[in-house]
Amino acid sequence: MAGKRQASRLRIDADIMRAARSQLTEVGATGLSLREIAREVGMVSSAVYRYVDSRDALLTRLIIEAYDALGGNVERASADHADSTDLDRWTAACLATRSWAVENPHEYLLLYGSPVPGYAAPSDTVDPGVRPTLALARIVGDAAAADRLQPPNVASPTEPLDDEVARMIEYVDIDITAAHAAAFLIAWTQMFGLVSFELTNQTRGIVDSHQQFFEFAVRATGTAIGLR
Amino acid sequence: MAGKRQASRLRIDADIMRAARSQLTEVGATGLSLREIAREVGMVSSAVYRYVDSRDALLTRLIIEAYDALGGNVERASADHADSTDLDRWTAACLATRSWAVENPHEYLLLYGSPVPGYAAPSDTVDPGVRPTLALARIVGDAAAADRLQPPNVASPTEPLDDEVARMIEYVDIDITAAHAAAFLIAWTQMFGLVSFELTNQTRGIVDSHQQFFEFAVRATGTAIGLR
DNA sequence: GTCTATAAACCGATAGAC
DNA sequence: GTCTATCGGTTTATAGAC
Repeated sequence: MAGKRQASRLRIDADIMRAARSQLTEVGATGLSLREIAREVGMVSSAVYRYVDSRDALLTRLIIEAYDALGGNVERASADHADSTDLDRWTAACLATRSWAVENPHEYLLLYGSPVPGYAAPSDTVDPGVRPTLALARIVGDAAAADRLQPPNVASPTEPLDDEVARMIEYVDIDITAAHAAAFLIAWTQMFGLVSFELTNQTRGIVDSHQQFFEFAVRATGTAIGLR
Repeated sequence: MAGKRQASRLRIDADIMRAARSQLTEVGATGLSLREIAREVGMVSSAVYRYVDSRDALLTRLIIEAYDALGGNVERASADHADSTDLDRWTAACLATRSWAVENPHEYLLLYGSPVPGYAAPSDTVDPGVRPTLALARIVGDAAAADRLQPPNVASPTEPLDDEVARMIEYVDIDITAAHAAAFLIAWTQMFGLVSFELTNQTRGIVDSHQQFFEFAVRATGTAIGLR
């Protein structure tokens, strides 16, 4: 009956991950404690080590899960709007990012906030980590491939930058000009900056209607990239 | 000889703050420990409480200090370029922000990164907190006052947003249009987003020449505001 | 104002019985 | 695979002698 043993293992493992996520939303990544998780699952502290190698390994699993959840959301929004205008598709993907972040603030900050003290992300997290960004970049790439991309609203990057941007474009395998790529990077950092500021309350007293201003902003930056 | 006693107190207090800053750069805000500070200053742990009310009070002091240091840097850069073009002045102020952030990454993340778990910033931090942002906004305000501000490169905010932006403008007492204010907010969040991404290594493999790309980006967003 | 001593918690991780 | 017990460390904060 190896199946039964394995099923029980999976169930307990899922319980542990659920408890870990619940703790993440309550005390954040820094406060994540294996002992507290053991308490929540109804185990003794040492038993958790049968399922999780260490606290850092658990953090890594949480990070990968979160990147995949966010990446999946953005990809889904992008796919759902494949027949809309490019700008609407971009806006939908950005809104999906924000929705996920607002619904899972601690997960978002685990990914895009300050690094967790004492934790160094292993290379396993790199591939899932590019997924949300790549989903956004593909929207620009698709528009370019269909010859619908307008000239961007920024100057072309000069001397040392153009080379670098060219390498970056090659890396993600998306065929756009250096100027479009630069405009994309500006839009990309703007969006994440705005989401982070909303979650950490830096826009307190400045922005009230977060969702509306967010949509306004990403439409502006999307337009600046050349999306229509 | 109250003066002597007071002088000694001030000296020790400065020592404590120095140790606190040094610890901040080594273990971050979450790892800040009064005991470790006591060790560094050559005191016993309980003695620190004569100078600092609590760990949270110390954090608050560090936050205010950091906001003032950053705010002062931005204001200085802005003042030093009062006779340059508005766009150069804007660029200089943004570069000053980045320089300070790169030189003091933990201080920066204390201000603009994830909130410190278990710590709630008191209202004393609000006024220093707006200083860096206000210094940037004033550059736009000055350009507008001198009638040098071009039309912004974004659409005007519509319905619920325009009201809100109008309130925001009134709050900082800077006379610009709602569209200019919206463009400023986009530039503002873009800049901080880019700095945060650089410090937390999110641009790894994407941007190499951080300083150059940063300048390129803020020139683009400054131009979009209407600065020339 | 500086010290000792201590309370009252917390943590990650492991050894070894069952 | 779950348990007890434990190692060895951490922390904030206070009481009270000097």
